[in-house]
Amino acid sequence: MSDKRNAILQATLKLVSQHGFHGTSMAKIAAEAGVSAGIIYHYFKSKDDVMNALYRDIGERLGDTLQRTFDPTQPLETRVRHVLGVLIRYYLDHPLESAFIEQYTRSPYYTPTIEAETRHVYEPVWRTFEEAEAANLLKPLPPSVIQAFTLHVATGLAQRLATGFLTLHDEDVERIVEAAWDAIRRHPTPHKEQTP
Amino acid sequence: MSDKRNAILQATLKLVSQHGFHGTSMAKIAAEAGVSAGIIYHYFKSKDDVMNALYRDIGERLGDTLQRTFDPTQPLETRVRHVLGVLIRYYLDHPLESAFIEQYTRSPYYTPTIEAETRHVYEPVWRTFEEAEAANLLKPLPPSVIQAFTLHVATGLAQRLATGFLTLHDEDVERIVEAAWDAIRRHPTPHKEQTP
DNA sequence: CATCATCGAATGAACATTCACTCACCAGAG
DNA sequence: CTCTGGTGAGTGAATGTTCATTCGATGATG
Repeated sequence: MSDKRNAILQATLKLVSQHGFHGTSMAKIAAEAGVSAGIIYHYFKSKDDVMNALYRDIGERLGDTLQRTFDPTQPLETRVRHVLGVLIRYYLDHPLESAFIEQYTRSPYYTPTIEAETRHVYEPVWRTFEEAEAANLLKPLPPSVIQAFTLHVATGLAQRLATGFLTLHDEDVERIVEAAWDAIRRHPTPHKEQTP
Repeated sequence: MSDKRNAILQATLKLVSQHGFHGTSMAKIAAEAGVSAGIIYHYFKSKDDVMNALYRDIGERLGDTLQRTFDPTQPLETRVRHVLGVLIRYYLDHPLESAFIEQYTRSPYYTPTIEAETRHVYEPVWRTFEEAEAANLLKPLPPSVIQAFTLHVATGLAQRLATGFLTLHDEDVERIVEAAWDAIRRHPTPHKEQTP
C-alpha cells in the first residue's frame, strides 16, 4: 500500500542484485529508497523480514503472470511449451529479480517454511509437468532436473544479461525455450532406416 | 604447501557454501580451520585474498580433471559429450565447490581480471565447442547459452544435492548429460509423415 | 489533543584487521 | 654437546569501523 514500503523493497532488490546480501546494509537501503534508517522498522520487523517480504513479492508477481497467461483448454504439449516459455521469459525480462532469487534461495534466509509458503506460485507449472509426465511426453527425470533446465538456465542467463556480457533478441529467446524443451522431452528414437 | 593454509581454504569453502559470504567471518573461518584469527593474515593479504585464492584453487582442480581426461584423438561428437559429462559430473560430485563458484561469480569479488586469469581452465571446453559449431553439430546459440545448459544446470542441481533435497544415481547423471546434449545439439528435422 | 508516520542520533554487537608477543626450531660458535 | 641469536609460524587481545536495531523527538493529519 504505502509507497515507502514499496520504495524500500525496490531499493533492496536493486542493491542485493548488484552487491549481494553482504554489501547491502540497512543504511544503504534507506539511502537508496530515500527514507530514514528508522522507518524501515516501522514497515518490517527486521532485515530478514525485508528479504523474506521481497521474496514473497517477487513470487507473487511471477505467479500472477503464470496464472494470467495460462490456458487450460490448450493441448498438453502447447501448455508445457507455454509454461517453459513464461518461466524463461520472466527471468530473462527481470534480471534483478532473477539475481535476487538465485542469491536468496542459496542463502540462510531460504528456509523450508518459506519454500512451502511460496510453493503455490508454481502450482500451474508442476501440474502441467506432472500431466506431461503421465502422458509420457517427458524423459524420466526428477522434477529438480526439469527445474534446473528451465529456472537455473534462465537465471544464469539473466545474470549475464544484467552484467552486459550478453544481449538476446526475441528469436534467441525462442531458441532457448526450444532448447530447454529439447532437453526434457522424450525424443522419438529414430528407426534405423535402411539406405536403399 | 603448508597445511594451515590449506585448512583455511577448506574451512572457507565449507562456510561460504553453507552460509554464504555474509555469515562467513574471519573469526568463523579461523575457528573452523582450528587456527587463530591472526594467522590467516600471515598466509593471505585480506579476506578478499582468501576468496580469490580459493576460487583459483577450485578452478585449477577442475582444469586438471579436464586436461587429464581429454583425448583429442577421439571423434568430435565423442569429445563434445565427454566435456559435457566431465563438467556436469565435476559440479555434481563437488557440491561445496559448486555452491562457492555460484556465489563467487555473482559477487563483487568476481572481477574481469579474475575472469581473464582463470579462463585458461576452460580452454579444452571452448575449443571443443567451437569445433563442434564449425562442424554444424550445434544449434545456433551464443556460448553463454551453451554454458547455461551445462554449468548452471549442474550447479543448480549440485545445490539441491548439497541440501539433501535430491539424490542422483549414476544412471540419472547419464540422463542429465544426455538431456544437456539434446538441448544444445542440432536435431534432424523429422520429415512430416502423412498419417494414412 | 491524539494518533501515527518519520526522522536521525544513539547503542551495542560483530566485524576485518593489526600488533605485541610467545614459542619451536635451527645454525653456528664455543 | 651446549649455549646464543635469529627466524618466522602462531597467538589472541586490542582497534577502529560498520552494522542492525532502538528510541525519543518532531511533524502531520484528523
